[in-house]
Amino acid sequence: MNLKELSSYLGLSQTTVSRALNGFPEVSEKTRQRVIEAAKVHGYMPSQSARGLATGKVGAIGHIIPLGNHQMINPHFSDFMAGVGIAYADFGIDIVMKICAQDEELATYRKLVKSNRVDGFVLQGPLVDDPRIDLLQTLGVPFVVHGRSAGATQPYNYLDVDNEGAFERATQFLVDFGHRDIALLNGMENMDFANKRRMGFLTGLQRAAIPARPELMFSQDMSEVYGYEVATKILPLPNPPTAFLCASKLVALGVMRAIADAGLIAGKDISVVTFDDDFGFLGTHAAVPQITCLRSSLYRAGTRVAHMMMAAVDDPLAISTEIWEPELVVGKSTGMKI
Amino acid sequence: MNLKELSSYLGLSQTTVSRALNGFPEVSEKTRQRVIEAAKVHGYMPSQSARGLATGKVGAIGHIIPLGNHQMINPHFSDFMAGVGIAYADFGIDIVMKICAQDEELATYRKLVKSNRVDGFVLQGPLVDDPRIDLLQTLGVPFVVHGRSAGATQPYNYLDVDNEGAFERATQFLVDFGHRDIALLNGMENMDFANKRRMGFLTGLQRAAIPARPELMFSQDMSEVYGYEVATKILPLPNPPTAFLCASKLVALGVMRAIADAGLIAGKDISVVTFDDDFGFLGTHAAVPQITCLRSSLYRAGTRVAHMMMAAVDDPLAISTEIWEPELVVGKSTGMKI
DNA sequence: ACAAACATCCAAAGCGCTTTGGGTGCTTCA
DNA sequence: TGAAGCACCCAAAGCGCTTTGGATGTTTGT
Repeated sequence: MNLKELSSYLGLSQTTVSRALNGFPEVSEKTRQRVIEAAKVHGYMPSQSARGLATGKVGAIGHIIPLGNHQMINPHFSDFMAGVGIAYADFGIDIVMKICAQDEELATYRKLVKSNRVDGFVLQGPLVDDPRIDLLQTLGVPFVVHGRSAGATQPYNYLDVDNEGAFERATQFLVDFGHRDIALLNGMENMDFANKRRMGFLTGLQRAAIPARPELMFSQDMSEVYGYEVATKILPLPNPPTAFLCASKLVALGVMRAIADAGLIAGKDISVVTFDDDFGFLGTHAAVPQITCLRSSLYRAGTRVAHMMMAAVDDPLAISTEIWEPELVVGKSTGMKI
Repeated sequence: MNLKELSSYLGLSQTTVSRALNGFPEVSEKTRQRVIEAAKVHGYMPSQSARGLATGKVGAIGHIIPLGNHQMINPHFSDFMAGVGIAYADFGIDIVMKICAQDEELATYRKLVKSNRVDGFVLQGPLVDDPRIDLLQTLGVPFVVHGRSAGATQPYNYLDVDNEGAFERATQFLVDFGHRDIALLNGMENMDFANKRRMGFLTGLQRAAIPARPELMFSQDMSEVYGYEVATKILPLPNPPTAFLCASKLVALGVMRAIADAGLIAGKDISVVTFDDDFGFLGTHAAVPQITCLRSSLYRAGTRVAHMMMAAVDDPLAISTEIWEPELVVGKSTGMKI
C-alpha cells in the first residue's frame, strides 16, 4: 500500500493524504481522522527512500565504529548506545551503524555523507586531538560529540562530563584521608577523557604539594583484568600505594580482587575510588562491593546526546554544549590512611 | 555533485554514466574509465534514497535489539556484530540498528518493513519458539537467523552451531574422566541454544546411565558473576560436583575464581569445561587460565551470516542452512576424578 | 555491396513521496 | 451586494536515481 493507492481508496488527492498524515493545518479534522484511520487499517507507512528523496532528510543518524580500538566490545559503549537508541525511537529516527577497519574510519564518514545515508553523526570516544571533528566540519554535516576534543578550531555540539574536575575532586578526597601514595589506573590517555582525568589527578596532587609518582600511573583499556594485574604488581612494592584511583568500575573490581587476594581489606588497609558510569549490567549488584565513586550515567548521557542530535539536524547553525558534574558517592572502599 | 551534474560535465547522458558506474556492458571501456575517474575526482556517490526508490533495494539490513533482555550488553553480541559489520562493508551494505522496548519488538520489525527501510533482517538469540520467525515469514521479508528455533513450520535461513552435540560430547568427555556429579551452568533456557545444550547434557548423562541432579543445573544470563556465585554456593554442598560444564567462558572464569577461592585447583580437584565463543577481548589472554572448551568463533559466524543475508536478498526463495561443529580444545582445567 | 548484427549511447518514464501554486465554494464584512 | 477572506482540497512538478525502448553509426557476413 502506497500513498497513491491509499489516496485513491479514500477518494482524496495524494496532497491531502500526505498533509493529513504529517499534521498540516490545511486539512479538516474530520478528513484527517478518516485518513489516519485508513492508514492504520491498511498498514500504510511512507517509504523512507521516497520521503528522503523529497525532503532531503533521511531520518537516520550515523554511528561509526572502527574495529580494533576496543570501542564496541566494552559495556561503556553498549550502555551509551542503549540510551541513544531509545531516545531516537521517540523521533522515529534510526541508527545507521557502520563497523569498519580502523584506517577506513574517515573514509567511511565521507561515504555516508556523500551517499546521503544519514542526517548527522554522533561521535564517541573522542581523542585528545580528533581528526573526525575537523572532517565533519568541513563536510558541513551536523554532529554531536559525546565527550570533547581539544584540537578543534571552531565550536561544535558536545556533551561531556567534567572529567578533570572529577578527578581533581577524587584526589582531594583521598588526600584529605591522609593518602599520599595514590595509584592512578587511567584509561587510554590518547583519549580526551583520560587525558583530562590525568590532568585533574595531577592538579589534585599539586594542590596538596604531593609529588607525582609516575611509576604508580597507568594508562590502558579499561577492563577487570587490567585492574587486577596492575594492582597485583604494585601492591608488593617497597613503597606501595595506599589508595587507588580508577577510571572505571570494571578496573576497580579488578583492583578489589587483587586487594582481597593480597589479604588486605579495602576501605581499611587500602582505599579505592573509581569513576562509575553507572551501568546496570554487572550481574547482581549485591556481588559488587560498594566502592566510593564519581558517578554519571552513560545511559542518560546517551538519551541527552540523541536529543541534541535531533536539535542539530533541525538547526545546523545553533550549536550547544553541556558539561555534567558527576556525583560523588562515598562507599565502603575508602578510609583514613593507616 | 549528483548524476545530472556529473553527466553533463562529462558530456554524457545520465544513462551512460549510471551504467558505467554500475558495471553494465553497454559502455565502452574507455568511457567507463573516464566516468569512474571523474566520479572519484568530484567525489560523486549515488544518493541511496534515490537509488532505493528506483531499485526497491535500500542497501541496509535491520538488526533489532530489544532492551532489557541483556542482549546488547554482553560481549557475545558485540563479537558477532563485528563479524557481520565487517562483512557487510564489502557489499556496501549498512546496518540499520533499532533499539526498542521489549514489548515493541515485533511492531518494530513491522515498521521497518512497511517503511521500506531495510532489505532484510538478521535475527539474533532466537528463543525456543520464536515469534519473530513467523512474523517475518508472513511479512515476506528475507531474513537469516543466527541460531535456530524449534517452532517454525516453514524452512528459513539459519546458521547455528551444534549445541546439542557439543554438550553431549563435553559431558561424555567428563564422564570418561570418571566424573558423575557434573554441574551445568547454562544460559537462559528459554533461548534455543541453551535449551539444546541442556538436552545434549542430559543425553550425555543418560548414555552413561548417570541420573541427572537438577540441583546442580542452573540457567541464567551468562556472566562472570553468575559463574562465581553459583560455584561458590554449590562447592560446599555435602555431595558437591566434581566437574563444571559452562555455557560461556565468562561463566567459566567466574567458576575458576570460585574454585581458587575455595582453595581448590582446577584440573586436579575439579574439572571445568566451557563453551568458548572465542572472542579476543578478555584483556590479556595470559591472564585467562587455559580452560578445556568447545570452541566456535562468533566473529566468523557473523561474517558467514552476513554472506547468507546477501544471498537471501538476491534470491529470497533459495533458503540455506548451516550447522557448525565446535572444536574440542583440551586445556589444563580437566582431569581424572580424584 | 547490402542486409544483418553489433557496439555505443540517449531521451524519457517511473520509483513514492513532499510541496508549490493555485482552485472552488462558502462565510464575513462594509 | 460585491469584494475579501477563509477553509479545504487538488494537479503537477520535482527530488536523484535506474531502466526501458530505441537511435545512430560501425562491422561483419555472404
